[in-house]
Amino acid sequence: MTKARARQAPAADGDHRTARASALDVARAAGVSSATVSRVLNSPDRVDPQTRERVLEAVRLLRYVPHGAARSLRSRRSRMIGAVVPSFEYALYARTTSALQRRLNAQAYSVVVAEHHYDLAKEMRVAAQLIEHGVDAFMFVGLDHAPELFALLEEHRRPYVLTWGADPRSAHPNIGFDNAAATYALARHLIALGHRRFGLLSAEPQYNDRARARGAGLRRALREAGLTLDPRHVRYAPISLRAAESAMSELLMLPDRPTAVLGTNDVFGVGALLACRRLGVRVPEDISITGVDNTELGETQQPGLTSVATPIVEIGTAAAEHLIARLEGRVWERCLSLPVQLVFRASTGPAPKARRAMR
Amino acid sequence: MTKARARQAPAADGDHRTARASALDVARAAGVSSATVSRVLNSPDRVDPQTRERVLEAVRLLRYVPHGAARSLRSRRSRMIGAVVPSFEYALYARTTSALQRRLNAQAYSVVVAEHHYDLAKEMRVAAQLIEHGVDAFMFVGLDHAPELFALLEEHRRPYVLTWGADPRSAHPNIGFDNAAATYALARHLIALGHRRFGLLSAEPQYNDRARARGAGLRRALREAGLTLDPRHVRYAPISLRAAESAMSELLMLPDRPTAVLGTNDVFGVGALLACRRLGVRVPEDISITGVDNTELGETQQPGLTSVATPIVEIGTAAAEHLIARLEGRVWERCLSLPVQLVFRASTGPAPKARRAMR
DNA sequence: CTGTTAGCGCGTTCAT
DNA sequence: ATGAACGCGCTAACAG
Repeated sequence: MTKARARQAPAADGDHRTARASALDVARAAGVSSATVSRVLNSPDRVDPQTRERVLEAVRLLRYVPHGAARSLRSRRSRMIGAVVPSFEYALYARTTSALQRRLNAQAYSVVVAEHHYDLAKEMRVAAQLIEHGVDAFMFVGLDHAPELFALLEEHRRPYVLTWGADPRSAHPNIGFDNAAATYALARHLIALGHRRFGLLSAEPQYNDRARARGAGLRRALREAGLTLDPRHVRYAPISLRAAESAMSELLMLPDRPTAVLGTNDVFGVGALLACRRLGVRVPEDISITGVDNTELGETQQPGLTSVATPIVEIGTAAAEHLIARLEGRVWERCLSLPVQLVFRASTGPAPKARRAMR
Repeated sequence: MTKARARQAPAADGDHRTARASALDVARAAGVSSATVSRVLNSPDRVDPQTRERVLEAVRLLRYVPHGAARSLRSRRSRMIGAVVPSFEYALYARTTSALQRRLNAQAYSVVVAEHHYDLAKEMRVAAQLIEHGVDAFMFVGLDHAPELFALLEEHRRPYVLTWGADPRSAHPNIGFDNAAATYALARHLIALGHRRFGLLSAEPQYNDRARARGAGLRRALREAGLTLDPRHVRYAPISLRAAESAMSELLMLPDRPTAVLGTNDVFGVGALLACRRLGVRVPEDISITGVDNTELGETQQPGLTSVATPIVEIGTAAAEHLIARLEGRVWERCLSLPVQLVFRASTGPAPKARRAMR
């Protein structure tokens, strides 16, 4: 670790209080009023082409950059959007945010991000902070949030869209997919393969409605097939490979261990694969394993992880379009449910016919 | 895909121009002037404890949230930091940004993100956009950037720190690690294992100084050992598993293919593993493969990918601390070089003694 | 089509 | 310790 040339900063470095060109400077250079400069930049059609050119020339010359804060203060719009996500680990929400941002950047919006690490109180705090920073609208992940959060958004009249879940009956605009249907379909497939004893590796459901819905999908499929989910076969853990592997190890050590284990996302699925690998349990001969999200992490395992492809990127793009439409006063949809698709790989197979250690 | 209840928005939804409580409202409620409200929030010590309490009570009552734009306009500080990264795919820079954000949030800073997708011209544009949005300071990824970018930052007096590279001789503050040393160490290890014919799978080096430095590290190790890197054994590709796998397939089909292939990051390393898997080439018996960054993607492969652990999170935290120090006028370091660590796994082994298809 | 005027909501003088 | 007054840079409203 090298520390080179320590330097004493004489005064705060960040006060960029220099003679930066203002709209008035541009106006003077172009021989017009500052109002015309503003019009050239914000509604160019309402300005004579000739003067418009003169102004743009002055803008280039002075390398004028409008002062966003002043603009926001006056126009009551910041052109900033808040993206509040649980976490940037495992790239899922980062990729959604990336898509959101790409779409928004094209319209000169910027994206302010905040994580809450699955803490609804923290979510509330960061949302308040973003409101203070002036964001015009929000994207949140998940359908369930603190009532106080919605009150805050209402009070400050901030449009928002919930993502990664779709529910037409929700009181709040949402864009996503049917999380329960995803695991329901997986479970149906496994039941058809002869599996009767299921396990579930899930994120803590309390503050994670995606995990909750995905668990519910499994339970519904089982119920419909006259099966039940033994509580001892359910493990909740933080979203990490280590925790998932450890939880799966516990399941594998049970005398009547499941023959099929669903992870509520690919991290749990891959963690489960790792546990099997370490304990010498064959997949899919001895046990079938699935994930959700169809990430490259699961795809590249041996055996490849059967999963459900979720619309990670599409959610971000659609959320951006939803918010832009609202901010520009165009029509918008209250709910958009995007399709998912099962992706079968070698981590799933027929239930083992008989098991030695069964009892 | 379901579209529920289309709704015609009568007017732009986003104009939050409602009677939001202002400092003046709070002042009236507390029976003081707005100046006192400001003082209570910004320098509480300069206010009588009794009145301070009255004001804070009014703040709570009215759920007053200061107007960030007005504050920025007046104080010339937005408490927003721009994080400009190449991409949020593969979680690397997302995790660095996450660490940056976590550290900054604690001091009431928010993080505005932008991606440039390895396009320096785009980087320039998004930086300008962020300046317009008023960010106080920047984190960038990589040491090499357009001269115009630095000119822009200089002109607008925005502090910045370059990351993911460390160079005490750089003209710009930087925090990272020695990219060349990482691959140099890997190459030395492989040379010691008897490898003489090397391959390189790299990101496009033109706008990616990390890839360039990592390639240079390999070349230096080879040069010192009296070896050379055959240009036909070098493949540049976009950072994606597919592209990496395809590039590796080409290398494998060469009659004098390398016995050791370095990927400039784990995506290339894992892509190479996939190619070997598909073509039936045994790793490490027939060929050794390495990556950089020590991601879970590589760690969970079979065989596990030998890699170099890079300070992904530490870079973000250190960058946050660097920028805070500068913005607050404290001392700061021009360069911080963090340690890396080789992580040996089963994807590397001794060079094969003899090869059938050799010629 | 363009200029004039006013004020967005704060923080910061300078008084008292 | 507190208040009055001003202005940051911009755009909305109105006049011409």
